[in-house]
This record gives sequence, C-alpha cells and structure tokens, in this order.
Amino acid sequence: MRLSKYLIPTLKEVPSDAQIISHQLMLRAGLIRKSSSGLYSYLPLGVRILNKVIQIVREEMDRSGALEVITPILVPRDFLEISGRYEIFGENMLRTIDRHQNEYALGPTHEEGVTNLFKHELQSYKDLPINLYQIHYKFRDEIRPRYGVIRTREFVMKDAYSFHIDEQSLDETYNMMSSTYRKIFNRCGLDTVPVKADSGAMGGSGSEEFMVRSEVGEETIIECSQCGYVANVEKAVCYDNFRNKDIPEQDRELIDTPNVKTIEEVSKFLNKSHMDFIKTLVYQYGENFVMVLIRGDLDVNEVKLNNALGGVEVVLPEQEEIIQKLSLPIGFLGPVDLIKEIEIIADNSIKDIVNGVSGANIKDKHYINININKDFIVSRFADLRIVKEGDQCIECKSPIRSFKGVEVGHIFKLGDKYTKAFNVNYLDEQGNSQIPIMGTYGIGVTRILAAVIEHSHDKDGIIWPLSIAPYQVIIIPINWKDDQQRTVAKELYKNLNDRNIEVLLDDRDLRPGVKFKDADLIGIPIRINIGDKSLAQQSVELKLRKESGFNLVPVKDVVDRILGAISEHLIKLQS
RNA sequence: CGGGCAGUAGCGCAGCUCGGUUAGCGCACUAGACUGGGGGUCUAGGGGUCGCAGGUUCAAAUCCUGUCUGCCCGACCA
Repeated sequence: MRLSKYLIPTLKEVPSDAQIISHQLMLRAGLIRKSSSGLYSYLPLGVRILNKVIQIVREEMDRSGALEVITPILVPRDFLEISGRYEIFGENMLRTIDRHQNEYALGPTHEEGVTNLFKHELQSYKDLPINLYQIHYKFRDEIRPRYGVIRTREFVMKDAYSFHIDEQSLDETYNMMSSTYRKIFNRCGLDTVPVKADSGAMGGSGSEEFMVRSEVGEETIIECSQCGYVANVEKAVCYDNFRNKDIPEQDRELIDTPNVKTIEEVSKFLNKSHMDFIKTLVYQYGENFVMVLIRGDLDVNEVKLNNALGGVEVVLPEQEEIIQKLSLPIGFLGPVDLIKEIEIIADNSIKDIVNGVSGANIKDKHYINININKDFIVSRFADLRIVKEGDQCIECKSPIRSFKGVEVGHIFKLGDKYTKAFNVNYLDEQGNSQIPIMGTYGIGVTRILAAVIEHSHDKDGIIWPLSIAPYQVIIIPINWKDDQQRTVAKELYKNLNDRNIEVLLDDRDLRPGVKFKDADLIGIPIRINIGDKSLAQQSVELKLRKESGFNLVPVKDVVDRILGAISEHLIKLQS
C-alpha cells in the first residue's frame, strides 16, 4: 500500500479526553475515532490490526476442534426469560422492539442463542462433545464506558459454548480452551496470568480469567508471594491466624460514646484494637435487609456476600431508609438488642472475637465485652472478607500481594443451567434422555489491541508485534523526489509484495522527519530507510521498531533478510 | 444515579471574572517558493450557527435559567 493513497490521519497532539496511553496512541496513530460514548469507529489501519487478532483467534479455535457459527446479534426476550437473565442483566442490555412489538436485546453474550440453536441439532450422545464459537459484536450498555477500547459498550468478542455428557468431558474441553487461550495470547504478544475468578451471574462451578498485568487494569488480582496462588479479589480467600479464644469472656457493658461513630474514632476513644470490633453493616437485597458482621479491621467483599445470599444483588441502602424501616441508629449499629427482626450473617472472622466491641443500636452508645451466642446470635457464617495485600496465603501462609490487570479472556464451567432451562437433551447409550452440561469461553478481541499497546509502546508510539502489526514493513525513501531513491524504493516495494509481505511505501513528498515519526507512531515492526548515504554503498538501512540501531544491508539481499526475520519472529511467537 | 470539571475551527487551547469593533493563538489544511536523515522556513489563503434552547440587555462567547454531550471520582461491571 502506498501511503499517498492511504488514510492514516495521525495526530501530533493528544486528544484531551484520552486518559490512558493505549487510548491516546490508538487515536494518535489513526486506528480509531470515537463515535459516541463507548462506541468507536475503526479506521483502515485499526481494521487491519483487529482482523489480524481475529484471524489468530479463529485459527487457534479451529485448531482446538471448535466449530464456528453465527447467531443473530438480536436475542429475543423469550430466550432471556427462559434462562432468567432478562432480570439479571437488566439495564446492561440494550433493548429494542420491532414493528410487530416483539422485544429483543442486543446480545451481551450468547448462551441463550447458541443453546437454542444446538438444542434442535442434538440427538445422541454421539453428537457430544462439541464446542461452538462465534466472533462478532456484543453490546453491553455499561454505566460508564472508559479507557478507550478497554471498556466500550459495543465490542468484538469471541464466545464459545461447549456441550458434554459429563464432567470429565467438560474438563477436557475446559483444559483445551485454557491452553488454546494461552496460544492465542502468546501469538498476540501478550503475557497473561490465569487467575481463579468468581463465576457470578453466569452461574457454574469453575472459572478462570486471563489477565494482562497493567496499571490501568480494572481488576484487582491477589497473588501469593511464594506459592502459585492467584485469584481475582472478588473470589480470593486467605488464611486467618487471628485467635482470641483462650481469653475469659466478660459481661457486656454499655458505654457512652457521644458522637463517636467510626471504628477509627471508637477505637481511639476506647483504646481498643480494630480487631476487637464487630463491624456491623446493613445491606439490602431485593425487598429484604440483612445485617452483616465482620471484624473491624476487615472489609466486606460484596461479591462473596452476593453469593452467600444466593446471587441476589446486594446494595447498601440509604441511611434514612435504615433509620425509618429498621429503627437503627447509623453509626451505632450492632448485633445486640435488635428491635426489629433481621437476618444476621457474619464473616468467619467473627467466630474468634472474644469480648468484642460494637454499637448498641442506641444513639451515642456502644457495647464492650460482647460475645457470640451469649449476647447475640448469628444465623449464618460465611467467608465475606476482602483479601488485601499483606494477608496470608490460604495455601502456604506467605504474605499476599496484589496487582491490577485487564481481563482479556474468561473460561467457565457452566453446568446445566442453560441446557436445563432450554430443555436440551439427548439419548445416552441406554436410550435414556439426558441433559448435557456446558462450558463457556470468551475473549475480548477489541480489548486485546489496547492491552498489547499498554505494554508495548515507547515515547514515539506503538510497537506492534509482527503477528498483529497492520503491515510488517514500511519503506521510507528519504527524499521521494530523488530518482535513484524512488527507483530502489519502488523495486523493493514490488519485490516484497510479490513475496506476500505486507508492506507500506511512504511515497509522500514530506520531509524525512515526518515520515519517521509517523512510522514510529503507527508501530510498523520493520523499516527500510532509503537514502543517499546507504545507496552510495548499494545498500539500504534495515531498522526494527523495537530496537534503536539499524543495519546496512545490500539492496539485493534485503528481501531475503526480511523474509528470514519475519518467519523467525512469527515462529518465536507461536512457541 | 450522586459528586467534580469541561464544551470556542479537524486537534490542542486562550478570551468569559468586569458584556462593547471584524472571536484569537499553536498544530493541521490549501497554493506557491525555498528545503530535504527525526514533526523545516517564508509568503498568501480557506475554515467558527462560541454545544443547544430560552431569557436579561441598546448590545451576549461573556450574565441568568433550562437542556444535551463528554471527561474524572464513586456506585456498577455475567
């Protein structure tokens, strides 16, 4: 492609609404433009990169034995009601009504569509296992799209759905997907960390996320400093060595704590450790309220709380509501002397508190020396705490660290949630009707572009790995008006094209500095400079984007050298 | 949805406090000349309903009201 005929609208200045480097560079390099909130158009260069990634995903999925399908982007409301996700997704789905008043959602994911598709084709156990995938646009009406292409409303996603007769078969495909994902991300030049994750509203047992370490990541990952334990903070558990059991229980005592509300304030006021406190929170889920107890130095993990309460979304209600409906004084909550009946669920850390401190449910009063079962009853214990840096690893008790990550892939074992709901069945060897179980596997394709840029760039721009670079080579004649330079440039351009190398020829009549800056910004991995100095030696300069120096290479050898370098690099990325 | 900030040329911004010729600057763009190894120089140009609507006023980019959009923080994020 000749640059004089191409559309590469590079920007010198950073658009003011781009915060993170990948977003800035994607705009500056002319890959994308914003259409409206969370919606981006792709310019020619961006499309090429996206297609490269899609091709890698497709090749590896095909290689794994998965079969590509396409289901409609619009998902009928009926399907979502069958699976129960019409409610669960709620406002996250963009809904629309056709001329016949039928309601649809723009598919946020396609468990329903694919399950419904396959249900009619599945008859015998011999049809299983099978893994169906598709690559197309998904839409989620995110509350707050941000970080450029990392969190958009419309995005390209590869989603796959596998069907099995038993757990063992599901495990095989699950593991196959895990290794396939590793290959895909490696080929894109990404280092990913597989982490245990919450399976949340998807339902199901096992789940792993593929995270790219990045400061701009939206997920917090907990990692053991010694053993290999890694988990999303939503799911992470830790060891708790706090024990207080051998202290004798004392009688509870009501203490005046005028206008002393927070744990911080009360602990100073009473000269007590945070660990002696029974932190009391009231959550609302659906129409119900629940009182949550956790040790004063810990915080509640709302995802764990959701799961403990059966997956219903919990929210912290407005303070007025607590006062009105439960007659509880904010700032002085506690599990003792409750006026109205309310379910109490406690984090495991509460079990070991002896002679604890909590609010007295009376304004400006706290209790000290309260003890479980003697002063209050807990209906249920669960692990509800947020694991944080410095906690002890559940496996080996070593200190835990945390890092931020961008989620580029997610694999789930789903069980029979969807197959049961959609009444999918097949005949087993004995002729009995059975319900298959499912797995589901997603990759955020558009997000991969941003993730790659985040960790592969320098002050001059993007540094694409060869595997997903929009073009592999760019030829820059220093002075396009120079006959000799132009002749050599055109010849190399033709020769490389003839060898199926993707090559850009910068035939614009611009000063060399501008061309170099553009080439660096858009991140073409291999550059050929053609200037008088090198031509005097029948050579050109061969420069790699990721390296600072260059090599003088005889004109006659350039094509072979490039072919060699490209195959070498691509092989390395595939290993 | 709550809190904060912003909307003036394709991009980045000034002007607004304290209303008053023709709304500016840099980059980009067009034409020409010089130039030619890391975003060149000069000359001459084009491009604006000052987000939108209403109001105050002799007069509004500027003051007031409403509204839309975007960004940041939070809530949210299978």
